[in-house]
This record gives sequence, structure tokens and C-alpha cells, in this order.
Amino acid sequence: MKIGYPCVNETLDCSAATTFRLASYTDERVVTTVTNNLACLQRILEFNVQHGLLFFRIGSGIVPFGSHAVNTFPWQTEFAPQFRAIGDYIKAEQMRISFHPDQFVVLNSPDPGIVERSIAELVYQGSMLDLMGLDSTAKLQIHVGGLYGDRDVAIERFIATYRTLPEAVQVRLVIENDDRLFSLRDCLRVHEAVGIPILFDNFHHECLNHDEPMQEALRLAAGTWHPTHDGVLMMDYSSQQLGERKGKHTSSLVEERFREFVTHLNGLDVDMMLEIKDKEASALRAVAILRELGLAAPLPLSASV
DNA sequence: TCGAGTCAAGGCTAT
DNA sequence: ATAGCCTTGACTCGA
Repeated sequence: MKIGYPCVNETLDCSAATTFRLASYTDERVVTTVTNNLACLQRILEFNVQHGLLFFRIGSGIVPFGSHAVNTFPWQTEFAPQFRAIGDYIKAEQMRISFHPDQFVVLNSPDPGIVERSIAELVYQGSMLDLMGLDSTAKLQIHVGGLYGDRDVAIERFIATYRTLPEAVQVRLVIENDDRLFSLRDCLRVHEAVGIPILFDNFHHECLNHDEPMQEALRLAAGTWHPTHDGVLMMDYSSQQLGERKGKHTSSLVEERFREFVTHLNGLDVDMMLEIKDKEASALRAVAILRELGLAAPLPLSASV
């Protein structure tokens, strides 16, 4: 089991998400920004290895305007060596990597322009995985999209669009059950049509479900991942912040809830992304708990905790 | 130097 | 019809 956290490291004094405004776009700023972001990404990955965190979600903004028409700079070739070096490090340390394109990526939109921009963003993020030399067990995770008043039509439109995607995107794309619109059961319908794996979010499942017990939901989601092509089930873990709106993530790991959740795994191997506000701090607590339970590998000898 | 407003992109829900 | 929310950091400008 690999444990991770998304995008941002709060311990280090660098950011892999520096950017700038569209209005101030220049090729030179792309160069300086990507250089800075990749250098910071490498530092974050090294921090993670030293602390036994072998799953990481890379932020969408490594290359500013990476899928926008304004950016015609050939960053794919100019930064090929840097991407390759990071990919080599990831493979050497056997880390798992994901991207989570944000809410603007909507493959089932009825607006062709939105679909076109969404595909461009997936191609951009997938091409970073290609440049790193990572295989199809590194994933791009998105939601099914909008309802537009008709669930069946919305799902059919997702399926139709999925079939038109470039293969490099198809082999890496996974869908995540969300907390308001498309449940695990809806995602399973999409999976049955096109074979896409389902990234399981335990908290979303608590918010929106059809009475599938957690252990059963995990089993269903895990069954959508091909062991060699896709790797073990990726999941997002979070829990409800008490006293807040339903769906609000906790600010830090609630240890008792986490221990309870782990019992539902019942031996299932997963790679777990902790979607918790305090990032690596909670991820480290999770690793400690799993280690105590014998479910996570001990720290490497080189680790400095 | 610091605080406030704003930033490429979407869609749902409450009012 | 329209504002607010999701979720979030970082840029940018003006004081």
C-alpha cells in the first residue's frame, strides 16, 4: 500500500505550482516558471521518498497554460531532459503518480468547445507522464461531469466522447465517483461500456451511494482495475469535518475514522491519496498507523525522519 | 511590505 | 436570472 497527498508540500520552502497571469504571458516566463516548478517537484519527491510517502498527485499547473492556445512554446522538447530525470527517479523509487485535472475538464458537456478544451487539457497532462516515461499505471483522474437534467444521456455522452480520445489519454484516464451527481454505481455503468477503471473516493461514497457497504464498494471499484495495465486500485481518502457542510473535508486526519476505514479494506491492496487539508502532516500520521498495523512498508534505511 | 481582490477554463443549487 | 459554492494557491496591484 502506498500513501500520498495531493500537489502541495507545506514543509518545503518551494512551490511546484508557480504561475502567472494570462495577460502577462511570455515564452520567457514559461521557461523560468517550468524550470522552477520541476526543480521543486524533484525536491518534493525526494522529501516523499525520505518519509515513506510513495504516492503523489502532481498539480495541473506545472506548465502554465499547458493546454492553452497562447502557449506555443515547445516545452515538450525544451524540458524533455528534466521530465525524463524526474521520471527516472520516480521509477527507481517505485513511486505511483497521478494527476487530477480540475473542474473545467468536462468530457460529457453538450458544448463541443468545452469538450475540445477538456481533451486538450488531458493531452497536456498525459504528455507529461509520457515525457517522464511512466507507464499506464500512472493515471489521470476526472469526474464523469455534469447531469444536464438527464443522467442516462449524460452518461451516454461521456461514453461516446471517451471512445474518441487519443489512446495515450484512454489508457491513463480513470473516473472518480463524486459526492453529488455520479455515484459508484453510475461509474460502474461507464466502466461496463468502455472498461475505464474507477478511482474510489470513500468520502464521496459516504455522501452518495445506493446502500453498498464500504467493503463491497471497495471490492467493486477494485475489480475495474486491470492488475498489470492499471495497477492496484487508487483511492482518495477523506472524512467529514464535523459541524460543517456535508462534503467538507477534515482539516487533519481523524485517526479513529481512519482506523475504522482500514478495517473495510479487509486485505485489499490500494494506493491511498489523503485529501486532507494539512497535506503531508496527515499523510505521515496515516503511514505511521498503517505501519503499526503491518500494512505499510517500513521506512527505507536512507530515510531521515 | 502587506492585504485584498482576482485568476483560462464549468456546473449545480439556492434565492 | 443571478450570486454563491466547490477548493485553493498564488499572482497582482494598490495602499
